[in-house]
Amino acid sequence: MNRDKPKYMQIIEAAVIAIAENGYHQTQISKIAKQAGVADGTIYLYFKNKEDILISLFKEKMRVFIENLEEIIQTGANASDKLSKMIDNHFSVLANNKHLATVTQLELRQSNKELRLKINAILKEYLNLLDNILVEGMMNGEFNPTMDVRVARQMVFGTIDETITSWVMNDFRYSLLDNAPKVKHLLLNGLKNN
Amino acid sequence: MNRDKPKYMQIIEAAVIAIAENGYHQTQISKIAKQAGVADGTIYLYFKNKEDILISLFKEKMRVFIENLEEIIQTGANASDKLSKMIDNHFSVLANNKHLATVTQLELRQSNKELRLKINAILKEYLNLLDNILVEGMMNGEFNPTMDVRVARQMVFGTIDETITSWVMNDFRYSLLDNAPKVKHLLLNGLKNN
Amino acid sequence: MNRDKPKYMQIIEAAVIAIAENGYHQTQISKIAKQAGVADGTIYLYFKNKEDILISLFKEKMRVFIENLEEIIQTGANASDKLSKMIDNHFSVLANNKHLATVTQLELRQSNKELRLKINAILKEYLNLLDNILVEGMMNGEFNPTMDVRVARQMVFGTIDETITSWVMNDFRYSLLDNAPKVKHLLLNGLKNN
Amino acid sequence: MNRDKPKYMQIIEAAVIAIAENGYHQTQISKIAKQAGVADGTIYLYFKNKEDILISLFKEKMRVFIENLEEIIQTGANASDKLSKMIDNHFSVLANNKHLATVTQLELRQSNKELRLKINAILKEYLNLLDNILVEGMMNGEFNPTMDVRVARQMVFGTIDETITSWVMNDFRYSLLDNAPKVKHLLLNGLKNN
DNA sequence: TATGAATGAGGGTTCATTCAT
DNA sequence: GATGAATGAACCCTCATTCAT
Repeated sequence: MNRDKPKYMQIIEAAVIAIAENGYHQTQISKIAKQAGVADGTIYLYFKNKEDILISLFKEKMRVFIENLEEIIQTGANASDKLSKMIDNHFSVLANNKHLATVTQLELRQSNKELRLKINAILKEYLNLLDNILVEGMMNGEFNPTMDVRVARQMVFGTIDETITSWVMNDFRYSLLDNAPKVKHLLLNGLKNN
Repeated sequence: MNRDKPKYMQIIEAAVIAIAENGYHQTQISKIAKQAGVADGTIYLYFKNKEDILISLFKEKMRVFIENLEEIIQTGANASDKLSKMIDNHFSVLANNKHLATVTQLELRQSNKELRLKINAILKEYLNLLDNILVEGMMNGEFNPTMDVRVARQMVFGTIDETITSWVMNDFRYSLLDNAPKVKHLLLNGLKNN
Repeated sequence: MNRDKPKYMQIIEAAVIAIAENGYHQTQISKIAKQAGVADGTIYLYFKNKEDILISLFKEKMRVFIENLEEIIQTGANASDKLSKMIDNHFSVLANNKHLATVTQLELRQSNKELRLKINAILKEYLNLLDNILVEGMMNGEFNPTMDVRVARQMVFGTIDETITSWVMNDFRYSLLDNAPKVKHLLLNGLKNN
Repeated sequence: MNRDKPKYMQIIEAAVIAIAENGYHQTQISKIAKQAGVADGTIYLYFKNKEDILISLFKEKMRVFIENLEEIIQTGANASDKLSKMIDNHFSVLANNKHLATVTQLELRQSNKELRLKINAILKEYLNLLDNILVEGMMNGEFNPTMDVRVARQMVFGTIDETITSWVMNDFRYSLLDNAPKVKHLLLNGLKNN
């Protein structure tokens, strides 16, 4: 399998850097190849085409988010705690990798609808875990049991996403992590069972 | 002034349709011209370049959102009522113009950071009005007076945005307006002063 | 006749200035029109097309050279004197109109062969007068009676042309007129009957 | 280095032919590519842009003139002999390559001032060698020791240039080489020390 | 596997010219 | 005659992808 070979991740890491620094459309295959220290043609031994690099990159990075979230779900005390830890994790992974933040929040979206659908499919697994947390909270009385799970998920994810995108658009000028408690407080307030 | 001439809006409407149907990067100037019923060169009598069409389009459309919101602010009973009506308006304008929804939620984002900044600058006026509503609610006891306005704004706008984008990505398969009450309920719950 | 109407010369003078300042290919019809204070379309009431402006411009300006030279031929003492006065005239007209010098020496040549042929046809009349001077000198013993008139004419005109072009290319940094005596001395020495 | 690769000269030779046959502005990159038997994009592996082809072409071709002239300077008997051989060489190289003559005398001049300056810079080396010959002749008594070298050079080069341009404009209808003795005779007569 | 020279399709933009007023 | 808004043909260059080595 390609992803077990060293050059696969080498190219993906190069793509994250190159795309974050130059923007998706300004990042030619030759730039990624140069950054990765391989020839242009070598890229095509590991990826079908340029779009495939983006998809694979997102898949690999989402894997971290998902693995972390799975562990959070196993160790969290309750739904509120799990949601809180999920937000902490989401923020801290990106706060620690600004290149990746730039790519996921800005560059990845510069793609046509077809590519967006593929990205959404990958995101699905992550959002399903979020749904599980929400349902758990609805069933055990932490969250409003009558709320629409899809809308609740969209609020949670939309808020996280907008918060991070603003931080990226503002050139990381303030601490993302400082916003985590405020975000959690507002969201949990919105979800809670009155 | 350009925007008073009939062809200015004619080209913008054509651009909305062409971009919604083909995607921004797949929409050649010639496609917009054809859709507008003018020659390619005519586009350049009204717009500096392709990017300027996108910017102008967004500016003209945001004008509607802003004007509506200004009226809502003048006529709303209180902050909660104003926020509720703002969401209704935002949803209904886009529910009634799916082409525009596609452009604002998907195609407009397929632009480099520089263009995104210009778009954000235009959006600013709308978000400032939202901030005014939030502050009003914080001062009169409707909303949590200790919350961070920026984060609250990001929750409100992020939720609205994510909700609409999902609807577009799902090919308008369900009613966007049916989600409005759920969205409002969750958001107002999150903001309210306990 | 067009050339008797005031706007005809007005456009030609505007063209000389605009072309000298911007270069032939950078001089759009609209620039000439603006410089002339007329509408773009008005240009086409007086000239067939852009090329025709260039041709007409050259024709009108050559008329001055030719009229002056005709008078010189009538008043000059002998062939050497006439040649000397021709050079003086040629240099002084352009020394007094640097815009025109730029146009004739640089911009006018940025044209295809077809246009060059038309320009040459206009130049012909001037060169014929030069030939007359040369022949007169050959017949009365001033100039080498065995020389080839065409080659002699090419030496005289080529030297004048190269001298002026160098002056233009050097941004008029030195006095063109100071070179006239040197040019005359060398040329007359070359032509003279030993 | 680019110029050591076979395709570099292959493209230059193709450019000479294509430009001579169609004119500079009528010669699209695709025409040169076709003539050279390469793809359009390949041109850009060897040349920065269209203008760079013209510059490089002139540089490569001037190299021949300069190398020949350097040998002439080393082997010529005296200044008059060297000048005579220089003219022979200049005429014969172009007489044997009419495409090149068309390009240097007509097409190369269809360029803006900036390009002309670059061309002049390349020509400089050749004209410097000419200056050396003239100075040698002035110092050893062959040429008028009081003449202005710049003006003398302009006479020599201007005469050569005009002679060849006329030959090209007349569609090579007569023998260029037949004119060489006449040109030499006139020029040497003009330069000589009386 | 790895290379990198070669390919060639594709499009935003300019501007000379026209023509309805 | 005069206008200037509208036209639409034309082209340089980029860059994702291929393939012979």
